[in-house]
Amino acid sequence: MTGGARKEGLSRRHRFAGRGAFMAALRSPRKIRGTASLLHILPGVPGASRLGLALPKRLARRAVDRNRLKRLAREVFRRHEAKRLGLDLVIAPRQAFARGDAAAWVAEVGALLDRVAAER
RNA sequence: GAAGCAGGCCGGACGGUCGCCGUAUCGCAGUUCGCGGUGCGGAGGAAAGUCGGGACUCCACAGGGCAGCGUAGCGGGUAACUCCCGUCCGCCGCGAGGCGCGGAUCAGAGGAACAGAGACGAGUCCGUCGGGCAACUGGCGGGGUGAAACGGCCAAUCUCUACGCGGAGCAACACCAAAUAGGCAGACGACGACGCGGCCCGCCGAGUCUGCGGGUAGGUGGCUAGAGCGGCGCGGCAACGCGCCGCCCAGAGGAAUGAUCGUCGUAUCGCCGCGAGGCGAUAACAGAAUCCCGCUUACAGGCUUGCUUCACAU
Repeated sequence: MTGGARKEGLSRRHRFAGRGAFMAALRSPRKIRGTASLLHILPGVPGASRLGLALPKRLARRAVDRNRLKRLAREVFRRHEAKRLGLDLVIAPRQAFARGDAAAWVAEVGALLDRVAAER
């Protein structure tokens, strides 16, 4: 981490490497409850937060839909200040989003990240 | 022109901005990890269901048989198949065409609704001729039932025949390898226990150090040049094969291929306009996971080839 990373970038270090760290974040006692999902928080590597999604097949049957939710969440995250807080974040939706209702999902993710940033 | 049959193909295009993955190269760091710039590449016809077949790994394995499972006109194609092609037969359609688990009753077992006197065992409901006192019995003929009535049917019931088939799967498999706990070997080892035990000596010993092997997290390989794609030629009715030339075409790994804007298109719907047209909204099924060949299923809309029937015209 010698050089400065691009401002809106989201490279590999913002993802989870391996199952271990991901499960640890899921078991973390710190969480924020949104309208339709839960955000697990665990202190991680300083300077670079990591974002993951716990999305069971039950909530999004088709692989296309799961990919879409993940990409939209990542898109919100890479432009958000929470990216630099050095936290391991895992979003776990609790209910299915209607097909094509991308706006509601984007708003949900944005609201959760805003609250994370505000707590600091 | 109308209705239809059988195929083939496409499945928005181009360009900015912000990002992601791989790779080559340059710079920073310079042992690596890494960061940044630039170039190039980056989902599908089904990537899907995981149904059939193979390649590839590991395990098992003398040979043969039995059992089990699969396939089933005939011939061909293929690495192989339950796939594909050709053809015969049967059924359906005026036709182009479509559909078909289409081997065998020589051996054995089993089965047949309803109707019918009687249904796989053999016999006798009716008529008639004969024998007999009669019960009964022998011959001949016929009606009716039904898919079928001493003569067959079903093998999509077992069976028989011929041929094929070991098991598990890339989370296979190979390698590197923290921390923690435990294992093995060696060394040291307290004024510790045991040997009559005070010294020497032997032995046990918590612990310390060193080495070794198994193995988890994690990492690397497998992992993308292939039964590959595109031309042309030759052989073949065809599936397909052979030869020559050209091309390199995703390799992620809690899993990249995204977001947004503009221009131009296509279809449908709504509104405006006499009209040419204009404005707005929506856009199918669906996302690689070791790789291939098939099959099946889903799909907005569009392009195209050959053929059939009917109608019209010449």
